[in-house]
Amino acid sequence: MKISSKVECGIISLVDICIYSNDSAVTVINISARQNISAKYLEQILPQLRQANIIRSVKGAKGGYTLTRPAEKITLRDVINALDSTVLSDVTFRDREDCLIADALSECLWSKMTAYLQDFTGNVTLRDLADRYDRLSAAGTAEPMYYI
Amino acid sequence: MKISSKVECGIISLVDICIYSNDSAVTVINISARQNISAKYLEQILPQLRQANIIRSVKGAKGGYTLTRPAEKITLRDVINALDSTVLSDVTFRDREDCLIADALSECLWSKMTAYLQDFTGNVTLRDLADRYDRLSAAGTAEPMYYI
DNA sequence: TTAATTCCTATTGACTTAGTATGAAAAGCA
DNA sequence: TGCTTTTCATACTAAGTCAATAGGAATTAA
Repeated sequence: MKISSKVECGIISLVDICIYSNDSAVTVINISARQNISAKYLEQILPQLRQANIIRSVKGAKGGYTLTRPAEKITLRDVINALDSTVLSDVTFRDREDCLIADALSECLWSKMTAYLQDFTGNVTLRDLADRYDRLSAAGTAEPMYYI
Repeated sequence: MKISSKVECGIISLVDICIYSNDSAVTVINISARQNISAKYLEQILPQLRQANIIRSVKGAKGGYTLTRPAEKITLRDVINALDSTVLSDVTFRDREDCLIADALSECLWSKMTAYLQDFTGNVTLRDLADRYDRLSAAGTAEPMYYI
């Protein structure tokens, strides 16, 4: 699938915030340094997530971002829709007015695909990602690495 | 979802061939006229479907295209992969080498999504589309239309 | 030989996207 | 107050992608 860099960086930022916010807000600069994403690029993405009520921002010194609700209440569907509304929405290309084949295609395929994607992404939360990250992280440090 | 015009036009062409080939091959010009798609554009799409062994071409006068096998044996997965290999394949953006969050994202989301899409599209055939088209077509002519 | 057709490849123009740049506004702190 | 840290808003650019067009070569039936 083609997913924009914006969506991927947005999700990564949210997981970062989820992991690294201990009472205090997480700043763009910190996310940028940890995740190796341009700060200026993040400054474009995070406000969109704020508008979607996924994160809350505090301006000024000691400012930054925090999640508006527990990570298990933030679904990737929320996030993806906030950053790129086309990903989970229906395919629209041909003018459906006078193309019955396009209608059939939409009914048999596109609408079912997007319905599934909405459903599936609606059941994966930031918490799931953070947990998986934790496990990957633990595995990386605990187990010996075998080099070829 | 974002699906390229090429994929949509390709599928429409195949359904058209499926519907309109009675022993004889279907020409680009006829598809173009019926489906209102530029012939030159189709000339770019159909050879790709031939290379994927979905259609067979006959050159020269009285030439054209026919399906290589029964419509119920041609899945939309075949077609989509032939025309745009990115649609049903994994999201790859960040360098996964040193981003565990991207790894987590891939495992929890992208790879499952694409696996499902491969599976789903592998179970919808051209025959399904043609049948649906027939039903839509019959409904359009049989039932009275209500104009506002 | 002619007409009909697929095939090949280049090109164009429009649009999208990733990422940068500049600076304003807000807020903590001394 | 003034300095620093931060988010916010908006404009811009360079690269890439995509849809569609164009021109002509190759093939075949009649």
